[in-house]
Order: sequence, then structure tokens, then C-alpha cells
Amino acid sequence: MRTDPSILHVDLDAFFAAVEQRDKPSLRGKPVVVGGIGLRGVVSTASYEARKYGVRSAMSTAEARSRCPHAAYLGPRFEIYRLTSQAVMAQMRALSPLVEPLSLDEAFVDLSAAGLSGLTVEDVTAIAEDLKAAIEEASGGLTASVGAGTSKLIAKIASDLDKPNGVVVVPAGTEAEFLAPMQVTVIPGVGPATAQRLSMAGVRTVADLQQLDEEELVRQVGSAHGTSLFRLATASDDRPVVSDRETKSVSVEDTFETDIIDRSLLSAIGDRMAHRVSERLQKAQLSGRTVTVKTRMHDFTTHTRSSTLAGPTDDPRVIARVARRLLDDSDISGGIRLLGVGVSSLADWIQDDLFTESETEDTPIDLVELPERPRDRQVGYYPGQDVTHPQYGDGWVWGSGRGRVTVRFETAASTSPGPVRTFAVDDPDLTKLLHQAEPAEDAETTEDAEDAQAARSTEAAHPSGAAESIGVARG
DNA sequence: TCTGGGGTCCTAGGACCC
DNA sequence: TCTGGGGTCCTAGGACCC
Repeated sequence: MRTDPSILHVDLDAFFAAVEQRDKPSLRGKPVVVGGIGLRGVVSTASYEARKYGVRSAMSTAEARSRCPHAAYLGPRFEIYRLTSQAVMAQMRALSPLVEPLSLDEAFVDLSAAGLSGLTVEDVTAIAEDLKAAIEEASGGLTASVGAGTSKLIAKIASDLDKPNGVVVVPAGTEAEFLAPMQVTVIPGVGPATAQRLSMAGVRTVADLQQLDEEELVRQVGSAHGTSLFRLATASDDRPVVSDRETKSVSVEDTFETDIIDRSLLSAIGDRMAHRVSERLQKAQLSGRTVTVKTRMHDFTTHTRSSTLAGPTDDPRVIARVARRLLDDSDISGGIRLLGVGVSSLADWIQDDLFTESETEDTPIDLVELPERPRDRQVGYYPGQDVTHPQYGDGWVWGSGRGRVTVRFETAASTSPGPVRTFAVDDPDLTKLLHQAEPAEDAETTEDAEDAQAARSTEAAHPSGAAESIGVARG
């Protein structure tokens, strides 16, 4: 066990909202809510001004709007947050080489790795104040709250006690009494379900927890959880600060504004998600063996289907193919509100493509998958088709019918959905992008003839014949 | 107008092998 | 023919975190 409070936990105050207030001076001092702004959005971060009205993280945006109608409601700008986060993390790394980021706005810093020892409460307080000043300077005015103690648990809990813009250092040797009066839910990992079980055993505070013996705790909440909870409650937490934790999975998911029943539309969306997962795997130089498809029903019940390949892949076609098969095995009757595609069992190397053949052996799937035949061919658009518009940029067809086509615009790099707009099918501004998947027999119009031509040239560029069914022309 | 999106870790059961 | 244990891998679901 450490003998001085050398672990810091740094937590940026209302991070997303604070960045927006930094970049838009008119929002300073006003309620700001960052999160999903659609029908089914939830709040990511509320500024302190908005919290006065009861707006909280994870609350539905609809409820937030009713509590604080005059707040500014903003969609998240993750790229900006990421850059700001990097600048902040750099300040911590300047203090100590051992920094463990937990998210964009939180990190542990181990001062002992900086060669600092025998630290008093006054020493650590001064270090924390200096760090806060450096963070404020480097981030363009963001404040942080810092907790310090002899362990991660103590530092983490301490950083929450004087928010925003505070510093709390817990002296070595006082940990158990520091924790004792607190509710068990202050311990990270104790959520509603565990709290409920513990309360049935008469445990509400950490002091209650400290009275329980380990075997009893394991009986209540299971082996792993019970053991770790017992250690945390008695403040015997010697978990190290770990600077590079490996990624275990990569996934993309989307909740739809309204439930989707149409299988061909879901397949097209699933293909897109597979491509985005692949892009992120490739960027991180990762590949994985297990593909998972997640569906959430109208009643919020959630199901996953997964399939493990013989070797790792980052190939969008392979991920899309497996995902499509898993989705075909899923019950979507009644419609689904969410679809997700993920890859896990990650390796930092990519096996040759050989395994792919054996994987698909028992479930033959055409290398070039065409979207199912559109139900409404006379409109000339089908779900998933790539289009472009001079004003809105590149997008893809979300749905069509009755002489109109609905398009979702999003940039390839963005993970968040863009705007959805509806056009007349003969709108001259809406152009079909060259697309592999358009069946050749439909090459009646000039555009379609170009499509067929493009399909052939795409074929030439992919001698395997395995051009993506979706997204060929996307930048 | 209920309930996001990105993750991590754990459990439990079945298959399969020794 | 019956009875078994242990280990590993895979799958599905759940709790939890920011």
C-alpha cells in the first residue's frame, strides 16, 4: 500500500459543455446542454448553469428540454473535444510519465513515477493547483477538479467532492474513515443492481460494507465483484496506474428516430456500419476474429449475435458479410430501434485472407452482395444507394416511395449521423453516385448506363470481384 | 417525449478434449 | 455402460462507466 497521496484523479468540469462555452462566448454563463438532439437523444453533458434546472447526464433530451427550455442544445463535436483532451493530457504527462486516461475528460496520474516521494498533503495540493493552472492555460480556459490519495479509489472519489474547480487531498492513513460514512454507490462498480442487492443484506454505507466478511459479500454479489468490493471497502486498493491499455473491441451503433422493420434497409445500414468499424480498425492497425451484431427492440430488450472467424480480419467485406448473416438470423419482427456492429477478439496483426474461405464455406454468400430488390423500382432509388447533392454533399438513400426519396447526409469520417432530407425523385440536384450494386439490367437511362460502366471498371480495380456492395464511390 | 454511443468486465452454459 | 473432473473456447446477456 502506498504511504503518500501520490495518485491524482483529474476530472474536467462539464467538459463538452465547457468546450462549447469556450468556443462560443455568447454561451458563457448560460445553460448549455450537449448530447443527442433528436427525438431519442440523451444528454451527454450539461453546463453547471443547466444543472441548476435539474438537467443531468443520461437524461433524455426531451426531459431536459422540458426542465430547461431556454438552454442551448448542441450536438457533440467529438473531434474538437479530442484535440482539447490531447492538450490537457499532455499537461499531465509533463508532470509524470505515468498517466492513465479513462475517457476524454478524466485521467489518473501517478506522481511516484515522476520520482516524487514522501509527499505531504501540502506538497500534493500545490502540485494539483499547478496542474490545474497548466490545464486551464493549455485548454483555453477549462477548469478541472483534482482528487488525490494513496489509491485510485480514493483519488477518484476525492475529485468528486469539491466540483467544479476544486482540489481534495486525502491524507495517508485516513482512507477507511474517509470512506466509512459514504453510500456504497460512491464506489465505482456499484450501480443500481448491486446497490439493491446490498441493501437487501442491510448494507447502505461503506461502513456497513466494512462490517461484512468477504465470503458473505461474495455470496451476495458474486465472486469477482465481491472480492474486489471487499478490498475497495477496506481501502486496500493497490491497483497500478496503467498508461497504455489495449483496445478490446471496436463497435458502431445507431438508434433510429423511428423503429425500422425493413430488412433490406437494415442490411444496408449494417453494411455501412461494418465499413465504419473496418475504417476504425485499420486506422488503429487492429483486426479481430469475432463479429457481433446488436439489436434493440421497441421495448428496449437487447440481443446480440456473434460469430468467430478462424483468424482476425479488418476487411470491410468480410465484416459486412458476417454481420449480414447474423442480422438475417436475428428476429426483427416488430421493428428495432437500434442496430450495432462490432468486432472483438482483437489482435494487432492481420492474418492472410485464407481463413475467410473456410469461414464462409458452410454458409455460402455471394462475394458481391446486391441489396435486395427495391420495392418501389419506379422511383429509381433503393436503400443504401450513394447519392450526392451540391448543397448537402454526399449521402445515401434512407428510404423512398410515392415519388420522394429520403437521403441521409454524412461524411465518411464522421461517426455521427448527419441530417436527413427528402427530395422529389426527379430533383435535378440529387445525383446518383457510381454504384457497383445497381443491377445491370436496369441500365436504361444514361445514369444507369454510367452505373453499369462504373461497375465494370470497379470490377477491374478489384480482380477478386469483391467490390463493396455499398459505398464504392464514397470518399 | 422515456431510456445515446463508446467501451470494459463478469457470469453461465454448452461443446469439446484429455 | 456409467460416471467424472478440469480446462478452454464460444456465445449471450447483464452490470457498469463516462
